Amino acid sequence: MTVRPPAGRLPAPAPTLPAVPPRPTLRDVATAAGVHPATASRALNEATRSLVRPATVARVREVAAALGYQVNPIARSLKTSRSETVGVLVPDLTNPLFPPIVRGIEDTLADSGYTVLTANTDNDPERAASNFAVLQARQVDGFIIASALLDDPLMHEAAERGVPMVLVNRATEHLDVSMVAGDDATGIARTVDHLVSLGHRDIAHIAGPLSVSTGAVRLRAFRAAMHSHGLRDDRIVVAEAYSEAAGRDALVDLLEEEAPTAVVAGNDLLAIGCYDALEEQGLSCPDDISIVGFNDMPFISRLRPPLTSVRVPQYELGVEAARLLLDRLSGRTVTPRVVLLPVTLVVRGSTAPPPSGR
Amino acid sequence: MTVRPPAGRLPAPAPTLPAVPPRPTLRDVATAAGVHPATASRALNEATRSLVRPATVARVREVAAALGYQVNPIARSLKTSRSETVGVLVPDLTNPLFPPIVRGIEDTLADSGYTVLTANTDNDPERAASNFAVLQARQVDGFIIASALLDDPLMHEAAERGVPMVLVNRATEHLDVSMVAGDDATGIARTVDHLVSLGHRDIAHIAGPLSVSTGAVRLRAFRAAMHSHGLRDDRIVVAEAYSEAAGRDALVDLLEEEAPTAVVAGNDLLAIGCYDALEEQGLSCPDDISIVGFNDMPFISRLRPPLTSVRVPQYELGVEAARLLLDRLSGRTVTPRVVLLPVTLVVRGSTAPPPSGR
DNA sequence: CGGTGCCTTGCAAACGAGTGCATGCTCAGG
DNA sequence: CCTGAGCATGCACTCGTTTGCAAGGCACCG
Repeated sequence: MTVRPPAGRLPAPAPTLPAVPPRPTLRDVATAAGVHPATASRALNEATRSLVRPATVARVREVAAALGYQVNPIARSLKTSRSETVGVLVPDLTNPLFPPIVRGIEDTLADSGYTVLTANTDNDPERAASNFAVLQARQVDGFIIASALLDDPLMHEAAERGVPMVLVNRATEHLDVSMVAGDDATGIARTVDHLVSLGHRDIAHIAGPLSVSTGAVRLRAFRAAMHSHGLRDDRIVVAEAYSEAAGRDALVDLLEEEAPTAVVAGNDLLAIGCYDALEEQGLSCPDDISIVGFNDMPFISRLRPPLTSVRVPQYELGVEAARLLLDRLSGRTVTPRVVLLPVTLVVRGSTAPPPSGR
Repeated sequence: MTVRPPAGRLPAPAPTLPAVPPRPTLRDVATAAGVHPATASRALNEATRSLVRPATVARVREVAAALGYQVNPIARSLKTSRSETVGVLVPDLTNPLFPPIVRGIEDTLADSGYTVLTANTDNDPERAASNFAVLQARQVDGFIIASALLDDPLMHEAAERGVPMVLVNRATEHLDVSMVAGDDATGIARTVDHLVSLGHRDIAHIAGPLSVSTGAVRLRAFRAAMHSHGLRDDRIVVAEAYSEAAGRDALVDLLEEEAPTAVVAGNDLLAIGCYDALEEQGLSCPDDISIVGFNDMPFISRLRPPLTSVRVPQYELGVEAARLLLDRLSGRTVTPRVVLLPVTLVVRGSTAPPPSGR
């Protein structure tokens, strides 16, 4: 006659590796504390604790601690259909702009017990959609999106379906969701002011891709700023991407006509590309041409020459985005908010008065 | 008389937001296809598909596609106690060394349907332990750890409990788990060779923290290399951290005695700190002192002067670590493997022959 | 002294999917 | 024509929690 294992517990498979001691379950805690699992659940749960007699709460908690009990978030999620997890969509983690933002997000969400799932879109709408779907399948409670396009069907669709989300750094047109970014317009205005005060009058702009809000906003701000100084506002090249190569190409284009005395680059990567183009052509920054970047990426101050740039509080961007999402998830706030964080122009060695005679 | 909803389906709560259409469940698919949920499950599942008649499989799959069915990974995880999720522990995502590694990991794991949860330890064992616990509670199937210490009880404990894990970049002593890193020893040897061939004889080393394997390994390699050239191998300062500030302090210390003609820094951040110290003292690199870094971080070639450094294939490190973990998780490989990826010395402007007369 | 109501706890039904076992069917072989 | 093998499918239970409902106990009040 064979001995049958007690119903409900399968015999442990032959342990090939050092047996992982099975984690205690809520039932184990309940049994050990002499209560029903339901009671244990309530005692352990912050919100429902008041339903249980204090003495019982104490007993259950002690037992739980003694057994090293931890809730199984999977089981909980299945029941509550919330995962305490949020998805973060980033164009490319390898772009130095984003790690500080992501850390701001992670640090803030971690304090509220949330965990972050990140995915890279590489600026490809298809990859964005597929990653978005994967994260949704994983039941994330909400999204923080740093990869939005100006015209982004995916974002509209998600917003319409009521998916809790917050955009960071990049906005989408006609979309009524919360968003946090640096004050790009002011940053560009300060930049132009700075160059003009140095004596520059022939200033060009290398715009980021206009499919991205930062590209479009900074371009518009550039035009407005130049206009307000009574200067030509049409020396503009639109870069194909926020990359060094695109920045180089753009400046090469500009130099084919008459060279400007200063260039406002759409971001730091484009500015670095400008450095490359100048070096190729045997020109010097800032002696021949002044260059200004945007974002003040980590280590950008250590370039040759140190890049004048607009400092965007990247970490705080992440923190604020996370806060907005938490507000939304807790149901406190429903109405979308747009937060613009202040930026500051950091003047370094890449800007100087124009060559004499210009 | 009140109408009772059919058992098992609660009435939808009054929708305040645009109602999110409830995702179809396996049961919905089964009903629509006219089969039992169990059959639908088997039809949809790669491994069990062969149990179902091909015609039925086709019908179920069609219906599933039409309904836009996606498995609920939460429910599946609860049943299978695997989450298709892995935890990645990193010292600090903001350190430019790590984003490429993380991307390598994410890209590789994504191909196998895994999702990544990252956490930052800030080199704090306590934070490491707490994050490790959080990720374990989330039922991650395994870990990839870039934050291991040379003497790391947490790693030992986890390994003993049989937690599937792979170390990347940093190793732990006496630990029998898979690990992938750059070939540090060879990298340092090439560095010393290069400096010696330039004519340097008085070469110092700024070691990273000896609590981390890279610090210890590179130090040992430095000693060995110097010894093999018949040179003094005791001009060494150990930095407190892999940071710019620590690098600066270390070089200041060195300069208080007789200045070496070249410095091998434990990594690029320490090398950048050396630049700071030189600037403070009015010294020039490479004219007065040559500096070499390690890792070849992104953008490090654009410093002033461009830093000679040892290129470590960071992305591939991540890819390889992910592969090793996948092998382990699939049960194909059980025996730990140590993979050292080849590194190359990239010579740039920060190294030159020593000042004449030295 | 009985009734009423709260406070505390237990019961049981979910959440969505996977899986051992039983069952029913088809088909082949005797 | 009957039996047995084997394939296809269904049944029912389970994973670990949460939660609406019910029931028990106690105290208080009339």
